[in-house]
Amino acid sequence: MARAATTSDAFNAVAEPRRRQILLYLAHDERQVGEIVTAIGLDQPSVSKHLGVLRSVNLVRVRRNGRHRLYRTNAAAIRPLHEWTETFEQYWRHQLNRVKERAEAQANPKPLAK
Amino acid sequence: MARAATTSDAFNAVAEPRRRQILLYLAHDERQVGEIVTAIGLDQPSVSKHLGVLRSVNLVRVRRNGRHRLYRTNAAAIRPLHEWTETFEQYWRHQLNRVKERAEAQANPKPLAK
DNA sequence: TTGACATATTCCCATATGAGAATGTATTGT
DNA sequence: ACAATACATTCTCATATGGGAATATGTCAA
Repeated sequence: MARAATTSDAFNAVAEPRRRQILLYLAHDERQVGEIVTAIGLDQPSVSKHLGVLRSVNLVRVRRNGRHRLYRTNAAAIRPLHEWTETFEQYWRHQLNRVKERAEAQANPKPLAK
Repeated sequence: MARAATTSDAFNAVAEPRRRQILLYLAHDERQVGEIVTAIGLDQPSVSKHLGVLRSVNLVRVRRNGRHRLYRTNAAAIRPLHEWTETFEQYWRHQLNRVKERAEAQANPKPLAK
């Protein structure tokens, strides 16, 4: 089997840096494709293709307005990623505590028991 | 340009479901490769290759013990992903509030001003 | 030393990628 | 109807993928 399609889920879609950039750009309010093109600095077909990927996993919503298409990030679709990473939070906290404790022990050594 | 390498950053490494599975499995404590193989249900070379990818982006740490290698998730490396997703939290909250408000308005309509 | 065991690496292959270039498709104004 | 505008789609290509199979590397035990 080859690598999973970028369109297979949000994890794969978001692996591409330009798509993350686009999602940030479209998070606050909707923009038409031309605006994205100038903001991101890619050519129009590339942007359209990235938008296609994002659409296919519901990371963006589109609305037509005359000859424009207004895109906007669908933040809810990012939630599963947030939740997955969150399951590791307790572990990195743990790691940080251990580092901190070692630093404190170094600075202020506990006397050995007699 | 082709798709970015899976080894290029945590986002790409984590796009693969089996690697996410491995990271969860190794989050709590260290395990040798053989254990991962039986736990995940992939053959050994595949697991080793996934571990290689995870190693290359520092998502796991290895320790040698005799002829075993003990792997463990390096949770700190997941933090950037968590933080990226977190920037969208305010937006999905917003969306959810709007949905809730509409539902309440529907159930309990506000009387029109006279 | 010789196996046996644990893991890593290499080779093969079907498949998907992202960018660029070119072209297709709606929609609007005149 | 026509040209212009705004996007989307198609094509080509170099490149990387993940799994399977086979093989290499390293470490221990006898």
